[in-house]
Amino acid sequence: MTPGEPIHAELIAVVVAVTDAQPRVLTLLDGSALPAGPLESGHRSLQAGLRHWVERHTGHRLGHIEQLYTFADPDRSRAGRSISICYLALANETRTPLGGRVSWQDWYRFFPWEDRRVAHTIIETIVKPGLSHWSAGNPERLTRAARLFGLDGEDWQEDRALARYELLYEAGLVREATRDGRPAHGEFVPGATLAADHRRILATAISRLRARIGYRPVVFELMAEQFTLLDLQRCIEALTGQTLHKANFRRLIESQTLLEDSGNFSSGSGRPAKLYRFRAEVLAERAEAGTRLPLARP
Amino acid sequence: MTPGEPIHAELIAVVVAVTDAQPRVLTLLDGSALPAGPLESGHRSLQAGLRHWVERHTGHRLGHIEQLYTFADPDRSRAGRSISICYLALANETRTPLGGRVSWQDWYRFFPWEDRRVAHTIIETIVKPGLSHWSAGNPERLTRAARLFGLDGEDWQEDRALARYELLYEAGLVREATRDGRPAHGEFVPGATLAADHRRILATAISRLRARIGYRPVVFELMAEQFTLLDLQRCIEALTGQTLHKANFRRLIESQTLLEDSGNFSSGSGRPAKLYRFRAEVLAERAEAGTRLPLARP
DNA sequence: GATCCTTATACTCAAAGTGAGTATATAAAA
DNA sequence: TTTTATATACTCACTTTGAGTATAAGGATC
Repeated sequence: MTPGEPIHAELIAVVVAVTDAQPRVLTLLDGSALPAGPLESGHRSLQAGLRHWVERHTGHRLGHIEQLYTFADPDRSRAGRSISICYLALANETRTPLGGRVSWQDWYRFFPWEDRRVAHTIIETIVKPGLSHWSAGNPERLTRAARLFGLDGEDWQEDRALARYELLYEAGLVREATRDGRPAHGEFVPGATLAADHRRILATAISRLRARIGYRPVVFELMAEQFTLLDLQRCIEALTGQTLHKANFRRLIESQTLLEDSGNFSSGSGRPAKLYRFRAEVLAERAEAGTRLPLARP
Repeated sequence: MTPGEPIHAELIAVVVAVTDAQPRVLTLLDGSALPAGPLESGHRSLQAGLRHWVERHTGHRLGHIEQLYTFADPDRSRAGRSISICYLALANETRTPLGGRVSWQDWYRFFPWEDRRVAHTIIETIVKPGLSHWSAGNPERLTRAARLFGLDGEDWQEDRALARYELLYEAGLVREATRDGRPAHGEFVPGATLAADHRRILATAISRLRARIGYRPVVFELMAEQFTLLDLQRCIEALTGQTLHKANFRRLIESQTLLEDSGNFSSGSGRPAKLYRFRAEVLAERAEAGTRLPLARP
């Protein structure tokens, strides 16, 4: 196998925490870029490299790390090609102040339309007209838009955040699209941008995390050691951007052997709630649930 | 951002097809390595690069392509670091002969224990004793082994193929583990090996594909244009390595609006069956099903 | 042509799971 | 003591799922 020409590799991290029922992402440069840095030699693995880099530059310890996606820049400079390897990491946001221009940002600042817990009219008043204009005379575009944004009675699938962002990009409705030379089809959809394609990477992370939540216990990385069922519900609501049915959520959680009673109770306004913690076994195994297929008896 | 030192990048492909109710993977060197090659300049994207490379070297056109994982070699040579970007691609196996030492291999040749459609005793007679030996005095290892291989009444989760392979590797029960310097804990588990870490990459592909099948219509890339419900069932059974309940499978498929009647019928040894095809809309959208969470009414 | 083998297709039934809602309990604050 | 806010328990109809049985329609065999 021939070696091919040398290229440069960069690691990009989406570090997520949930605090005060709000998902947050770690940023540099006052909220305008994700943490990123070159892959250096001396790292045992890519994960180790990423962990080291983020901890050194932000002073933050990372929990669970998972790879998101790798992509190559189409030769942006004559200095040679570069590829970016992107990661999702979960952290417990400690409230220690971060140095310099490092900060935690509410991720819905970049994707306001993804938060359906609060009533807003972005989709009705801005997304829909923009996409209609873009779809003019093209029914295939129209059904795609409707399906992704839950327009004509279609239901909203929270884990399709990436596809929604990509559609807006394609339609020239986000700022970075025109920056890259696409024609606009209406007013820009509200939402802060990020450097390079970092907003797209963040959308990838949101999609991945939201998809995982449904069938794998990932949230425990984001929770305090002890928490109430409502805390857990609020955390999942924050990530998925949807509100959940309290009684049914409770039943769902209790039917699995995910949590154990800590013996303690919460204090605050209202009746005290039991404090739970994740069972040690669950933390160890990171069980991946099986898929649902109609198996036959052997 | 500093550029970091230059490295070499390689693309590795797991190309999957299903023929005669058997999943197959495209190999080079008479079934001993996956197709791999250097990332070259002039490719618009990584996917385009892969597609081009595979088509040129194997003469096979690729269908759906999806990224699997990227990993870095821990500085294996002083010639500089190299990273491998792995892909899963689905193809329709045409029966055209392939040139040279290129061939399709039944993937269960490398993972015989993953095929549970046929009765075999590999797990009972070889895996279990080996893992027991490795787990001696370590109950945590024992429960992990039991859960992954469905030992003490635990149920088999077909999409955990990668975790199973990694466990066997850790326990030194596959050949490449001792090659990499791990102690063995019993007789090697049957199954052909592949060059470098290609067997591990194949396990990753199997896990990914099996996990997808449950909640996304991916199989159509692997089927002929028209097929019977039994054909479809056999294809999914081949991939998951499990047999399905016929009537319930049929109900599941029919309840979704996935297929359409082609008007034709199959001929063969029993009553002729309706021939279906995938609906054009499904092919276009590649719908991703939402996750199951107890949503609250707005 | 009657019979058998094979596969397709239709239906049934009970158990489990899910969406939605109501009722009661227990704390702190007014 | 009443209000307010939350926790927890329970109900009920409806849907989905696992498992199985019954009937239909071809080709092959006698």
